[in-house]
Amino acid sequence: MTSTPIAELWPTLPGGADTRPEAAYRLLRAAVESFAERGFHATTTRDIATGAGMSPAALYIHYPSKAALLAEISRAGHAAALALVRAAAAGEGDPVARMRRLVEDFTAWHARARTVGRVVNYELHALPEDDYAAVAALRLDIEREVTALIEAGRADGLFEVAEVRTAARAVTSLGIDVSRWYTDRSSETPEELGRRYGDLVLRMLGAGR
Amino acid sequence: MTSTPIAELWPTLPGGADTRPEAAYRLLRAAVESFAERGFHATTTRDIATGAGMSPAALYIHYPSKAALLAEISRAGHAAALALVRAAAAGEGDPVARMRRLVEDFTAWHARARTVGRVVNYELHALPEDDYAAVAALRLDIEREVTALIEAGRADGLFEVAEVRTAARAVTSLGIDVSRWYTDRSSETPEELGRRYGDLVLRMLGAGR
DNA sequence: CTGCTGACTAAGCGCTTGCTCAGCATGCTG
DNA sequence: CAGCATGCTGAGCAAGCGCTTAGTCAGCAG
Repeated sequence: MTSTPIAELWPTLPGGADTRPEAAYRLLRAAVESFAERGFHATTTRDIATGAGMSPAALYIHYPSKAALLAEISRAGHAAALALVRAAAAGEGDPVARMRRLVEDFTAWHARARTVGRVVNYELHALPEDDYAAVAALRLDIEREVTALIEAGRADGLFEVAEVRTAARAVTSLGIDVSRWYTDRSSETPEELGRRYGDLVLRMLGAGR
Repeated sequence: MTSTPIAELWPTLPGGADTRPEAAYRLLRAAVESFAERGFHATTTRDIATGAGMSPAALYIHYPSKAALLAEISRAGHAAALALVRAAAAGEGDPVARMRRLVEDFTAWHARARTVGRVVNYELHALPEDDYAAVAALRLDIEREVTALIEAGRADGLFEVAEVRTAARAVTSLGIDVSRWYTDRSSETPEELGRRYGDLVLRMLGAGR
């Protein structure tokens, strides 16, 4: 079993415009595994190429640089996380139900896609400036979604929080850190962990009972 | 103002046995800053030596390798964190009061010593095997202290938690992740953040009211 | 003065790195 | 069939890496 459902991150485009050769996906997959395990700088282009079953030179047919691979992984990973947060925040039910789903999905994603999650959250500093800016914007959007949902819940008298920004930080922080410590040997499935974290967060936000 | 109270981590030994020359401390300080900012592998021995105001060769008079510097930083950092957790867990008051202090101190430390915290928490994979084992033992001890304190609170009917291990993970996780996102520009002081996180965690653990 | 030590530097060695380039097989198109 | 694009390889380059070496120099004991 692959530890990362990486295929989810690069779906074939509906318009059929996704003509990228399969070899490019193999490179992405190999890069994610290497970056997650050893970090960007400790990973060599030879590692990635070998992992994708080709010679080092072939990498440069599909990507202009090692950093471009990191940038694509980082963009796609952040986009996926933001999409999932948006779907939960704009979903059905009151803010309590939506927050529960947000934490469940965000946490489970960081457990399931932990290799991608590690690259996305801990290799940011290696991104070229432009790519970093794009990714920072996505990160800000995620934080804003969470903040807005907490505020909505507070307005409805469902949450009781002293500092919304601090609470939002804590919520995203818990999810992100999952990608650091979660392993194959963890006793909880990503979904179980999501449910438990959902309970903990709702209590943290003072969602009564 | 230095962002890291690094001096706290390498106190002069009471027996006066600490005869290590001042240059060694300059190297440690420069290494912490570089490792925290760029990561272990992206940091060169020239970076560290220059930061300490000497030539690359001088580094090897005080440390046998670049990795030895990382190992010393990691050991000292983990020892400091464990000491702080132990002091809180064995302190005065009921489990609620002790947990509050634990979270306050653990969180504030990760904000104040965020550069050391980054090295300690995110550069583990670069440690030589032996050093990694030593540090992993310290990390386990920290987790055990937190778990034991939650269990004590539950036995006294003060906490209400479904899964102690998951709750303990969440508590340490929140603190650790602070070193990732906290910056000089953060609006909260480390102590304020500690107090707020203390409130959030106690609610998360169901410490009623 | 001599002889020695500890802290340091200039220079550079051997190796690995990210990346390039000439060339080759394959398959599509006219 | 030729002509050409695509996807790839083997060989290798320039730069930069961790670390070593040979040697300098201040300080101090005798």
